[in-house]
Amino acid sequence: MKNQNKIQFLILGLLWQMPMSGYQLKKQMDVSLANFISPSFGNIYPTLKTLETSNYIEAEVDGKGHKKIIYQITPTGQTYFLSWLKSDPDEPFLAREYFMGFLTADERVQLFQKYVEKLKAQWHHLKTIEENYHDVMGKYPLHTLQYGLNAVEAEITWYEARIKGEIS
Amino acid sequence: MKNQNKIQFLILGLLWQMPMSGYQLKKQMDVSLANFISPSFGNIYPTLKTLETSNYIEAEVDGKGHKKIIYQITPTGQTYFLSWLKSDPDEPFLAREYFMGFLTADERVQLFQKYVEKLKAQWHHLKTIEENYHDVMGKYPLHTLQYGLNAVEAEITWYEARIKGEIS
DNA sequence: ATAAATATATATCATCGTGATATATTATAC
DNA sequence: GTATAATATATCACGATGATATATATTTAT
Repeated sequence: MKNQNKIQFLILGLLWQMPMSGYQLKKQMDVSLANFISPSFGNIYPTLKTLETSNYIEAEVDGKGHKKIIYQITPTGQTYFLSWLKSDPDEPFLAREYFMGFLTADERVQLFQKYVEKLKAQWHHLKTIEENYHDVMGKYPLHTLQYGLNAVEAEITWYEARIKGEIS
Repeated sequence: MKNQNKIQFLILGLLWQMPMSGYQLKKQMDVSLANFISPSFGNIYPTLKTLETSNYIEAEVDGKGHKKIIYQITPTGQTYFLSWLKSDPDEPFLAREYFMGFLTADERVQLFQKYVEKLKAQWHHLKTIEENYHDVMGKYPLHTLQYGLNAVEAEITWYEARIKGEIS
């Protein structure tokens, strides 16, 4: 799984909730994933075509009003989407987060835990670099690293709270 | 200033500190900007060529050992780099952070303040979305937004502490 | 009422960034 | 002394971004 095309799963999940056009998809993403993932039309429209050829979605042209292509997810698309959602978390979790409602509490906790493990590994990686290079690095390069450590720590705290929230 | 090619400034700054090859540049970036910006050779080598044609850097082939092209920054390149470093912060600040030592304390404080302003604007943007859509959004889409708010808050706290650190 | 402005909608482009792969040389480890 | 790892450059396909073009529909202002 090299080039995964992240946006395709976002599209599939949103279409599962409600059939809509490419334009509506972008609006939805702008609201919910504002400033984190901001896919452009140059990303959305080609992906819609690819998903259609793969039979993960179906097009339906809306007659009334101006030309408007409403897409809806197929059962094959749903299977494909769920397999991604449950797969090992790697990239930023934000895109999956949005669709956690598709899973059971158990599946959510499992995913969160796996993700926290990844974050902790990343933290240790950065910490090791900091320890090894601390004395030879300048002040500001060091700040860069420490900023990174701080960000990862904040994310770990966040997801550990989420796990507790799911259990209690 | 549309497509700015972020990596070019990273390269210029690192070459200012010490002349080196494309391979060494990547190693430096992997250590200092680990997991945040991870430029590939497919990004570095073409950029080196572009920078050379623009006379921002100069190549010098190292005779001994296997073929190795050592690049060094030119005075024109230094001017270009500094103008970027002092310009209005927009994209993730991390790349600039690394080179803050090139500026005076005053210039740093000014940049940090401008960046905090940007972050606060972003925070308000997200907060407005949260308030407007709170009731119609599902639990997990809402979490996605709140995660974003949390991340921005953490960044604001970080840079406000940095401003205090520079003043005191 | 109608003209202007804004929102909806699709499409395409250049450019940048990423990850993978190919290829070759040099240093080191056993 | 050969196998392995590190150094070094180069190129590719693909994905993602931001800009721009084009057209229709709806809303707002005068």
